Amino acid sequence: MGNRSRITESPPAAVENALRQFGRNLRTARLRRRLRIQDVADRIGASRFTVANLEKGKPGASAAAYFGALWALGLLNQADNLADPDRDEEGKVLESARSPRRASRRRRLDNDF
Amino acid sequence: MGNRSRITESPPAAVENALRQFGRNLRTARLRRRLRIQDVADRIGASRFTVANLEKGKPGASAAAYFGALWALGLLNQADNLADPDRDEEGKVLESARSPRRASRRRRLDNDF
DNA sequence: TCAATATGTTGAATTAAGTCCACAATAAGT
DNA sequence: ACTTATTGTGGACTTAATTCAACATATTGA
Repeated sequence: MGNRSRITESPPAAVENALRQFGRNLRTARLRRRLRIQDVADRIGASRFTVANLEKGKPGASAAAYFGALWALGLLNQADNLADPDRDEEGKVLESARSPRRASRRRRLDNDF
Repeated sequence: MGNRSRITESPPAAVENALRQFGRNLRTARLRRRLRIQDVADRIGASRFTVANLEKGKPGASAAAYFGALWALGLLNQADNLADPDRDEEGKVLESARSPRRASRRRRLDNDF
């Protein structure tokens, strides 16, 4: 991409670790299925270099590539409840009665943190 | 990126839907927390345009951006078991005894699909 | 209703993600 | 051990992801 954002260039450790673990898991799943990097690449229409980067947890790789790898391995369903509102207990609590379409910042006296 | 891969340019419907749902969930979680797009952008060090794209489920956005948004909302833990080998029941079955470090294709007679 | 703020949209500029190549290193099967 | 296939690495090239600016639209709170 163009101007690389900070989140992509040097992600917080937590994000970096999550991506590395994700990549390792993709590799484990692929090997269990006896697929080559090239096989996954063919299935998602990418080069073997890109898939290799996914397995390394490269932060800058596209989300579609990661999800595509999951899909190629028959594991895409695992992405279904990412940030699922039903499972966001903290969010449910924070949400007061109405659900606004925008995040207002007008009332600074009572509702702030 | 340079040569855009097929998975990013025109992902399979399943991947596209998963990303769109992911984006919608991010937005719901953000609004529940009364954060502006700009707030999330600041936390992850990206522009508001990028975060807006995440909420649209843009396939080409970096994985780090998506995970960063999760992180900014305190939801990164939900990414922990993506492709988790322990939960990959099908993979466990497919894995025969040893776990190889490479995917061999030599034996085409008995083990193929 | 009205003012203030959040978000959407378009277009232009920048730069790194993705591809490809060629070769090296490593692991698998016989 | 030996052969063969898979994977790793580094560099060069292409182009799209990201940023930014300026304005339009929509929503909120009062």
